[in-house]
Order: sequence, then structure tokens, then C-alpha cells
Amino acid sequence: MPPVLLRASACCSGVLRKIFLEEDMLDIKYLRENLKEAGERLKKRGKGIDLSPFSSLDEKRRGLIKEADGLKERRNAVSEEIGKLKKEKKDAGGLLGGMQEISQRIKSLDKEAQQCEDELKRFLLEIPNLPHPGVPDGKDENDNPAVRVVGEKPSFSFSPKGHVEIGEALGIIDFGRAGKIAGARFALMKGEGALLERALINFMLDLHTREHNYKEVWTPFMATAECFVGTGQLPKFEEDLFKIEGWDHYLVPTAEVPVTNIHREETLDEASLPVCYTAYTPCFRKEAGSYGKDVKGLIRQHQFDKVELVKFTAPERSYDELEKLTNDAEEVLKRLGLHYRVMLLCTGDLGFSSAKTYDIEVWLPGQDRYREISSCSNFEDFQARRADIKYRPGHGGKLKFVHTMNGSGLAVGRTVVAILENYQQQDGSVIIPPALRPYMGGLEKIERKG
RNA sequence: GGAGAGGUGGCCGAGCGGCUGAAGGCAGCUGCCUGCUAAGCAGUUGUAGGGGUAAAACCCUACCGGGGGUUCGAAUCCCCCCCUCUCCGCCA
Repeated sequence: MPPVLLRASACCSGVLRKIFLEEDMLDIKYLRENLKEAGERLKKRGKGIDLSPFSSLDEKRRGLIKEADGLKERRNAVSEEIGKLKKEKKDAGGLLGGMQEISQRIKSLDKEAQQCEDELKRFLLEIPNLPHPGVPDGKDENDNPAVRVVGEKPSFSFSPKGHVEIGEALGIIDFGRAGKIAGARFALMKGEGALLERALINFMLDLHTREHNYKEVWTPFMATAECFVGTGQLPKFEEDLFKIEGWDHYLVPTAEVPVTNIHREETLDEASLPVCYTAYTPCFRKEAGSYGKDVKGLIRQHQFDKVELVKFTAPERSYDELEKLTNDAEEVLKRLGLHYRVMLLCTGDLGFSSAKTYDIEVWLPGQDRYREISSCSNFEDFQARRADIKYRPGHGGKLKFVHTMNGSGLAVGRTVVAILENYQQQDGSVIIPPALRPYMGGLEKIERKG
């Protein structure tokens, strides 16, 4: 029986509160002391984020707690006294007077404080992460600087085709029948197309596990709402997710969700850091709000495959680890001989949970443009707070939140696009990059059959 | 889906209305001792919130799966939920 119906319908139930409101998001103490600075940093995101409700909620909450705690102290003292008297078989009746009223008052103060805290957390859960100071200011993707360009655009003696035309002509991608099965934005891969998809997954996983030291994991492809709050997709972006009807589960839109939540509510051993995982998952996205964009082809699908890289690190190391993680993702493109560039996202283009993000964009000759094929982000302690993932630094020091990060390594569907478009031949065939051939039974070229 | 058992601190495990943040053990840390590779002795070791401080110290509150209830007072009693284990059923 799905437990979720209850949760979903009982709007203010304790269970729901646990799911949505138990986590910290931005550090409340930091905000209290640096509200202005935080506001400035958030303002650079350009989304009109207003922190002003914070102070009044915070002050109200503290006032209520203070009053309730004072009354509790008194109640505890009197109760203890009653206990002693009773033990000595003396009459404690004189102390009982007014205690009921005090208890009632405590109860209502606690309730009010709880409501206030819920409101505060509800508010804070929708506030995005603070951009790293090193992230350039900017409005949108047009302001993202390129940090490096690797390889060169291939030249063609003919006019290069798009992957849809190439794939359909080769009989390896069938959008028509996919539509029959699931509608628009789905693909049916056939024969060597299906093999290519599978080969890429294995190639990427092998590279990251054998050469980059990631541990391979294979996760559930659905996760509970709690997980999504942990990584930041909820509560704000529910419209992008496929929810399982009657359940508390959503289909994963990225392996980031299940993999990061592996260590939710855990304290990691400092010696084990950085913990590095790689995972293949299918990814399911509604792509709400992208109607009319990339409707044809593999670029924007409701379901696509992705190999993900996820790390849990100590705070001091996280930006070094982000560089390494980005390089690990780039290595896939290098081995496949694909030309790409790495962009540093400006403040206005940064994702909700991220403090700093590199996008890797691969060159697609059929579209005559670069397209994002990987996005590598450091979330600092934003997700760790929400998901409660800590470690104990040094010998017996205070618990601290880890930093989390992740990046695609890579999006498989878009890699298929890149291979088809970059390795297409004039006769319509497609050369398989040498690095991939061992994964395709030695196949060197995909050609049109008979 | 049916029946039963159980969820307590880093771990094991007691407690079953007040003196229990929680016995005892293990592990960890700190001293002492010993010279033999580890034992003995003593002390110490949770998290979060609020107050306090220059920062500490310190004080208060909460926490024994989650939520609610009874009570002056709940780890302990009552109700609901979740999870784990065993048996049965069903099933890839």
C-alpha cells in the first residue's frame, strides 16, 4: 500500500513536515549575521529573490522559543519537586496549582513556534544557493565565458546532415514507432543504434571506474520526495518531474538524486573522502516549458540515458575536486575524438542548487553549433545541509557538512548525436570512434543495410 | 496481502511513569603506571535549538523510529504511521 496518499493529502501532517521541513537549506545563523551580503550574492542570479521575510520570521521564532523554554524550565523544576514530595509520602497538592495552565501555555507556544519554523523553512527551501564569489556576473547563457576549447571542428567535403536524418536513413533510430509507443520526445533505437547506446554506457563506466577511481553504483530509478528535497529539485521544481501516481515516488531526472542520497543522514568518515561514485541511470524529465524546443531528435527527450559522476568531499578540497571531475567528463569526449568547449556559467545562468558550474558543450556539425553534453557543478554544502550529510574533521572535531558535486560523464543520447554528426560520411555511413569499437564487437562503421 | 517479533547513545545492550542524556559492556580520547607489544587504574567522550561571551566558560530546552494523546511529570501508558526481521501467501 502506498504510504504516500496519506502524506500527499494530509497537508500539514507531521510526516509531510518531516519530508519537507526537517532540512536546513542556507545556514540560518549565517543568514542572521550576513543577511545583506547574502542578499547581494543572490541578487546576482537576477531572479528577484527577496530575503526580507527572513528576519521577522526568525525573530518571531526565537521569541516564542525563549518564552516556551522559560516555562518548561519552571515546569520541570516543579515536577521534580512533586516527585520528591510524593516519594517522601508528603502532600504535593499545593504545587499542582496552575501547572495545568502552564502546560497548556507551553503547548500552544510550541505549536506557534513550530508553525513559525515551518514557515521559515518553507521560505528558505525555495531560496537558491549562493553563487561562488569567483563566478562571473551575467544575465544568461550569452554571458558565459569559455574557459577552454579542445580539439577542432571537423571539416566536411559535403554538407553535414543532422543526426535525425542520419539515424533514420541508417535504420538505427525510429522516431515514428517510438511515438506509437510513448508519444513525442521518445526514441526507439534499433540494431546498431541500440548497440551504440549500450556501448557508450559501458565505455563511460569503464573509463571512470578503471581510470578515474569512481565506484560504480546502480540505483533505484525512482526516489522518494525526501530525496528530491535533499538535492534541491523539490519543492520548487515539481513540474519538471514525473510523479508516480498514488506513491511518494518520482522517476529520477538524473542519477544525482539517488546517488547523492546514498549518504543522506549519514556521517562520513573523513579518511574516506572524497567519496566518488559513477552511475548509469535513465533520466526522466517532463521538459515542461520547453514546448517547441528541439522537438525533433535525440537532443531533448522525456527519457534519456546518462552516466553520472558524483563526489562527496571535504570543503577545502571541493573546488579542486570539481576541476578533476570536469576533466574526467571531458576525457570521454577526448577519447571519442569529439571537439568541445568548456563554459563557466555566469551568475544568471547558474542552476538552483549550484554555487559554480561548468558546462561542457560538444560541437554538432549537423546543427552548426555547440550543445551542452555535460554540466559539472559544485553545490558546496547546499545539498549536504538539505540531505544532512556530514563528516567529522580531524580528531573528534565538530561535525561539518561535506561538499557535494556532480557532473554528467556524459549524457549518452547527446553523445550518440555527436558521434553520428561528427563521424558521418558522404555515403551516409558513420565511422565508429576507435575507442568505442571494443564495445561494439569490433564494428568500425555503421552502414545502411542491403 | 495475512500472522508474529522488534526499533534505545559510534556499536552491543538494560530500563518499562519521577532521582535516566539515559545502567553495564565494547570502541574512542586524556592522564597515571608498567618496559614489552598489550594489560591495569582513574577521568572523559552525543546531537540540535535558545540565551550568554570579543571568543570561550557557562545556563536553559529538546531529542530513546516518526506524529499525536493521557499526566504536574513519559524512553516508560494509549492511538496512528513508518521501518527491520521471521513464518505463510503471491510473484519476476
